[in-house]
Order: sequence, then C-alpha cells, then structure tokens
Amino acid sequence: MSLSHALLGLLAVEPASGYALTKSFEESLGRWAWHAGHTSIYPELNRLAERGLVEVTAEGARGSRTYAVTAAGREELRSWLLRPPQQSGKVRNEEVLRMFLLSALDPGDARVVLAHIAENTAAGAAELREVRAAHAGGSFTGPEGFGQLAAEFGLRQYQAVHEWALWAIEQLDADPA
Amino acid sequence: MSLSHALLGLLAVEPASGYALTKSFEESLGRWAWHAGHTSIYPELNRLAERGLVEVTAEGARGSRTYAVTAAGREELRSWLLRPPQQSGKVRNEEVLRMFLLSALDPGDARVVLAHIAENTAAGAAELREVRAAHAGGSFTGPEGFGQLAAEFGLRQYQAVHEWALWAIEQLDADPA
DNA sequence: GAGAGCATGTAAACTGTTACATGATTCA
DNA sequence: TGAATCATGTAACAGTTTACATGCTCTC
Repeated sequence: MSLSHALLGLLAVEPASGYALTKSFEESLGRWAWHAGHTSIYPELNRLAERGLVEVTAEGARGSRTYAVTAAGREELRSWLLRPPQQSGKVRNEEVLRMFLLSALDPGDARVVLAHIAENTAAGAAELREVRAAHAGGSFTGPEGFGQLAAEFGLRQYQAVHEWALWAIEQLDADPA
Repeated sequence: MSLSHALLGLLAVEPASGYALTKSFEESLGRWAWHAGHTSIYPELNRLAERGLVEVTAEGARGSRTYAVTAAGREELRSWLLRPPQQSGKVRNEEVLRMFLLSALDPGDARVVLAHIAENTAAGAAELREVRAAHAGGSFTGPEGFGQLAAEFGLRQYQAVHEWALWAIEQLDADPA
C-alpha cells in the first residue's frame, strides 16, 4: 500500500499531526500523486506507529499528536524509493480519463471540453508560478525542497496538458470530419 | 465509479469484447488514466448491460461477446464528460508519489532516483514517438483519433517529466547543501 | 456564548486486487 | 499434441469512501 509510504515521506520531510498531513494531501500530494482523506490517514498513522515506523513526539492542544518517522521508518522509506521501478504502477486519474475519452464525443462537444481543459490548466499554471516564486531560493532537500519539487512538477504538468489541449483543438479545427 | 465511464468511453469509440477492453487498459488507458484488470472489467460489463447502457452485439469463438454502447449509454457518457469539472478528482499514481517524496532522501540517493526517472521517461517518449508516427494522418475522432490523442498526451507527459527530472538534478548539483 | 475551524475517530458500504478456476482455439 | 493465448468467470481479501460521531479552542 502506497498510503503508508506517502505518510512516511511527508513525515520524513517534517514531523506533523494527522490533521496537518490531511491538509498536505488536500493541497499538494493529493492533487498529483496520491489522494487520501483523514479517515484513511488517522488509522494508517496508528498502524505505522504499531509497526514502529513512526512515533508521537509531541501532544498539543485539542488532542493533537505530532508524529515523526523513526530510524526504521526512514529506512523503509528509503528502500521503497530506491527499489527498482516495479512493473506498471496502478494509475487512477479521473481528469486524465476524461481527456482520453474525448474522441468518443462529437467534434463540437470535444471542442467545448478541450477549451475548458485549456482554461483550467492555464489558471493552475498561473497559480503555481506564484507558489514557485514564494518558495524560490531555499535548499533543495528538506521542507523547502519539497515545496519546490512539487510546484515545479505541477507547473510543468499543467503546461504540458495546456499545450496538449491547444494541439488537440488545432487538430479538430483542421480535421475535415 | 469511473471504471464504468472508462468502459463506456472505449465502447463508444469502438465495440469490443471484455478481453479486448482488458488489452486496451493494459496498453494505453491503464498507463495514464485508469487502471483495471479483467476481474473488474467483466463484472462491470455485466452490470452496465443490466442497466441498459451497453449490449451484446455479437458472440464469437471461445465464448467471446462483443459489447457496444446503447443510446442510453452514449448519453450517460456524454453527460459525464460535459459535467462541470467537479472538485478534486481522486488521483492515485505511485510513480508520481515517488517523485514527490524525493526531497526526503539525501542528495546522493535523490540523484540516483532522478537519473532513473530521466532515463525511463526518455525511453517512454522514444517509444511513443513511434506509436504516434504509426497513427498519424487518421481522423481525429473515432478509433484512430483515440490512438492519436493518447499517444500525443503520453508523449508530452513523458517529455515534461523528463525535463523536470533534468531540472531537479541541476538544482541538486547547484545546491550547496 | 456562538460559530468556525481544529483534531480525531468508528463502522458500514463500496470498490478493487489477488488467487483460483475453467475451457476453447490456434499454431508449431 | 503440447504450449501459448484467447476468453470468461468467482470468491476471499484488502483498501477506500461515505456517513456518522465527538469534543476542544480560538476569535468575534
């Protein structure tokens, strides 16, 4: 299960509470890499703690618990990240699915959907350019690096999809069918 | 559930058997958009048939059944594709997750992983350039268009990730940390 | 003191994967 | 005729989501 590794990874960068981790998923990780809600995060943190891969390092207001990775957790994360890229990860992305199914629509409908995609990706890219500017200059590894990696990845992704959508519209316009 | 829409979409482009659909998932859809194995595809086809969204149009050798979308199925697919992009599709992609967690590694390890990513994406892009060449010239909608859309999307995706990996390596090399 | 947001949790329902299972057809 | 591949399916299990549930703390 990759949720455990996602959590180990976030905690390896920076200790956090389940609540904070949930926010991270909502804002960055979950948009690109792995979606998860608090109802899967909290039980998983408990399981990781039982396995000795994370530990509670502080308890704060409103019953909040700050978790950090243990040495064993860091080792598990490292070996997972360095493990040879195993065959065919299981991808699931509804947005991309919509794009792939566009050719099932008639050209008029397809054009509408593509225009939406082009618009949304342009907006997303603009947003991330600001995020990137805010993160610029920090060290590459550690919390700052995480933000930079994520922002740059997302930005390039948005740009690629944006250009793909424009290309597709062009094809449609040129297509005699 | 998006699996049903993935199946409707593929069948809207071209009628096919469960077996053929399974191949489509392995080769294109499943690599980028939505992963599914035959054990989820067959039951789902039966459920779609019960709901009247697809129907068996031919039975062939070895008990194979060719499915096609009905008018109701096409309408359901269309309304799903045109439906306003609802909040936060649920993304799950282990490859991308690995990329995001890179900053949890020390620079030496991160460099190794990034080099692998750069290599794999370059190979993937090269492969898709050939696929694209094979599909070139056909009509944009319909079966040919599907191949073109997918190949072009995948190619641009590979290129974007490849360039991102090179960028990240550059950052690492420049980073004093 | 009321409301927003912090912070965590459980349980049932749903979805998807793994392992198991079967038989037909083609090709060497 | 044996191996590979076509073609479909079930059942147990694992993982996720949805709905429900609770209480604390800060700010106005």
